[in-house]
Amino acid sequence: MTGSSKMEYNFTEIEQRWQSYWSSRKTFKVQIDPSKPKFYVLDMFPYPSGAGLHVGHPLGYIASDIYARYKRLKGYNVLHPMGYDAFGLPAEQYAIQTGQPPQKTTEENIRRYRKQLDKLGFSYDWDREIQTCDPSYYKWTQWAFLKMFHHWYNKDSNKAEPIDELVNVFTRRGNGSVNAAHHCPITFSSEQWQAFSENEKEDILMCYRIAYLGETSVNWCADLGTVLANDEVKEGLSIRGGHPVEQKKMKQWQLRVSAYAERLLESLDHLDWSDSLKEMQRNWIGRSDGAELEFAVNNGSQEFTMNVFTTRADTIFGVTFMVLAPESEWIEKLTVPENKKEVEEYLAYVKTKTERERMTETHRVTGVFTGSYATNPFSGKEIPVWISEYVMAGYGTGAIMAVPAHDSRDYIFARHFNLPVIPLIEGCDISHESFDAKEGIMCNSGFLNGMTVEEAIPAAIIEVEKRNLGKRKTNYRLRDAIFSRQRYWGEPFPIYYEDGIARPLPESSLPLELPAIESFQPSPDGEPPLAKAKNWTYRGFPLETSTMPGFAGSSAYYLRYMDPQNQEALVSASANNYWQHVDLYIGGTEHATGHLIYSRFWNKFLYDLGYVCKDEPFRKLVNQGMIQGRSNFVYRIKNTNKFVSYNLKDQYETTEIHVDVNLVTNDRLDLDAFRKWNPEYKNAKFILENGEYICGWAIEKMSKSMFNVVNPDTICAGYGADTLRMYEMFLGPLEQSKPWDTNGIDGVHRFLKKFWRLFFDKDGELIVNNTDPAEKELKILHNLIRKVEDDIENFSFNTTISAFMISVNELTDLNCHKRQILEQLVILISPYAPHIAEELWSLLGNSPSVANASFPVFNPAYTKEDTFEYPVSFNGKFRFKKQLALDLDKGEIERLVMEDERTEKYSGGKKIRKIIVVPGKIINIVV
RNA sequence: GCUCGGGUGGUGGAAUAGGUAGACACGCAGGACUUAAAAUCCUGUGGACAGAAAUGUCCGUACGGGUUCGAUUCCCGUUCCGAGCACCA
Repeated sequence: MTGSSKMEYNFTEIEQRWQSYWSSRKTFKVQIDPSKPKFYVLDMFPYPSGAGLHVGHPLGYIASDIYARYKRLKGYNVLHPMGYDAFGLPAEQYAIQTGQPPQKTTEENIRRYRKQLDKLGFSYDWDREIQTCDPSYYKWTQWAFLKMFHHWYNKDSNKAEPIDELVNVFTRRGNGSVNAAHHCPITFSSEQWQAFSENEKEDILMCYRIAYLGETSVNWCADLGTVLANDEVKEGLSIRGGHPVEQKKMKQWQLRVSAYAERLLESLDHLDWSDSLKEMQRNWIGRSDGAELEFAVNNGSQEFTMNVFTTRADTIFGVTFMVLAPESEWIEKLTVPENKKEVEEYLAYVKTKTERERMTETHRVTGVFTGSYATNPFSGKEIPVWISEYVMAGYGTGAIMAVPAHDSRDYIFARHFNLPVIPLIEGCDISHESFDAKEGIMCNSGFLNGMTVEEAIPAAIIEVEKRNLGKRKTNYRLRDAIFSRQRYWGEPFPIYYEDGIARPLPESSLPLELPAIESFQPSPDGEPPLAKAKNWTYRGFPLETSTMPGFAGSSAYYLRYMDPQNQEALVSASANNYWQHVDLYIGGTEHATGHLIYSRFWNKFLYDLGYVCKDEPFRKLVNQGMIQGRSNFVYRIKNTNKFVSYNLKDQYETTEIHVDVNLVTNDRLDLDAFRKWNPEYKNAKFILENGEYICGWAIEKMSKSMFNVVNPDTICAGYGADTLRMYEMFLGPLEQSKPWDTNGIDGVHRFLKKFWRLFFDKDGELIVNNTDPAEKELKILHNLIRKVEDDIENFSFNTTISAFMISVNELTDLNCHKRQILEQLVILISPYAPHIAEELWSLLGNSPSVANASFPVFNPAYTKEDTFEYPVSFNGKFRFKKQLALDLDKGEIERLVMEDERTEKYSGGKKIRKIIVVPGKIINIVV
């Protein structure tokens, strides 16, 4: 193929030229500039996997790049950086399988990612690139960890405070008056504190630190040889790799995220995030308001108090038994000798079940009686204490008061073990199931009788507090984050052990660099690979051998971009004060309960310490949808090497086989390519329809095994990055998941060629002239300006592309080649298709880059309508799409064409004097 | 089970403080240019009925109701699909 005209749209050449122009001139390098308003547009940085990018990955990057370029045109100083979340399990798993050090594969993957990203024409300031595995970056991850180690959470001031100050308080007053987020089991006085040994003091302080080492039930994944955070586990399987996960008690580093639960919840209201994402976070934080109640227990030989949490204090008269989680520490005390054997058998049985089984077999009723009885503090009745796996150790106190009449789980349990059920709401039917709804009038409930449930809940709590039986309590589902991983490829902890006491490294010794090791194999007993590293010591003391989890490096990276080369601080105060926070954050929903919780926590912690000026990191957040794959199928006739076309397949008995989508165009199979694809099909025969082989198709996840992966490089080579960018936006609403379908891309590509032709004549000569534009042309332009502006602000990029198409068609029809119009058009399109825009911008004689141009100013005067053909509605209400004011007394009504019969019907023959019409509004007409 | 989204042509999707449903694009069909192909351009394209035709009539936004002069849009119920949470007391 040779170009017949000398100036046809040669996207390959144009794109390469401008990409190297941008990178050599550093067009998108950004610096603090107090004379301009700032805007910070951030993408969730990628994990550089070995598979490279497919067309789904850049969707969000394209959207954010459009927005960033738009904001630059609007006069903002735009920070738009990119980097890599480079620590993580896959590189290490790969290292275990192949012996290749993760440093090496990660570096290779990053290079490959960069090459792919560069082809798409993003306006990143690459001088700010960060990699989480780079010691100069993870120095600050370790630094933040040390800060958390050195702080505790004061619930009175509601912020993190230095642990040294806490030590002073302990020395003066003990811990009785300290209102802290902690898990310290004991209360001590000033004297006791001073009498404690050094080790005892350290153990106690550990219970207050925000980063602390503590025994806890963790998600242990034996196949990965590491513990995992709650958000890394789904349905009892690890998210990475799908390996089974079990609950195990282990001593682990943890972050006291739970201390921030209320603040994390409360400030959600002020964020410009989607409702669904906020809702997900609210569920994850899981606030529930209720009361913690005390039940006296008597097992015949000793008295004992049991606490339970309930949101239904109103149902206390209906408590007919208590249930403990199998992991509960109270079991030992409460089990009477006669029941000991049975209880032990039951606990052994529970242990044999995996977490997964416990979750899937939720309807199986199991349990055992401890032999002890508690006293219902209100009814005074003796009630048995049971153990059952349906009660979870990790929530509340690990024990419940059972109200079988009004809780379905308690009901099932009670019916199964023949325990009494007392209804508490007038007229409720509990013969077959419990009555869980919080409505109705209380009965059988002493002083609560006659109240509605709504009234009874607070009334009961007040009474409980008055009688000193418990107190009002708010519980959160959010747990502290388990922060150690028994793996190699992560940030080392700046911690060493002196006589078994965890000691922090001084800040001056950071970064503590990850040592090179020979074997990456984790041991099944939880011994991390770093245990085998040579000289992994600090001043002769052993260093911590776990490493930090994946979310550590991503928790503050947005701050580092503000000041990426700073050797003295994570971010300088001046850089932080200028850039403040991320104004627009784009990424997938998969991080809703992981990264987005942790970085909000991390940011609030740094805010408490005064290192950052905003207490929330991401003001507006947009979730782009997932791009799914569109698989193609061929149909092989059973036991043959013969393939039948889609519409004829029902006449045969066939097997459906995935075929590489790259061998298929518009669902037509390239037969020769297919034969070459796999030796098995070398001699394949085909039954065609109309001379073609039509493939079937289906929407599936984009993956190698489905042969439906489309590489952006292929699209860039065939159509150019501008076409790819516009097509990805044209595919549908940004936030919606949708399948990739290469079939439609021609339309967008055709549009760009048509756009190009507005500037050139048949011989390829530039035909842009300086004639003044006509009113019609200005109207097209200004309608488009408004549309582009509105759409970008509302992230409705798909409809903008349509608007461009319409406008270009109209201008083509008008044979408009006027500079005044076309130059503005080039600016408008530059966020979407930056390469072609740069090319045309410079061909029009402008310099140096369209990125430095100003966004066109919309002038409503040009878009005024002069005739109106909208119907009049009932009650004399009008709805118009244009803004105008008409004085009907002056006869302007004649310009209103009222041809709709409804007009006559509802204007009631009255004379209309005046209407004022505002776009999109319905206004009453004065008659 | 609970919570939140969402069902519009052959396909992706437009249009919602209620006002001409199907913009734009793909696909398909026909045509122009061409020796031919590619590229480009033009016309048609929700369904049914009537008409030689221009055109007209009726039905259509998952299903059934409701409010309204008017509903894809608001309300109630049903159903299907998707996402998240899931013994959270």
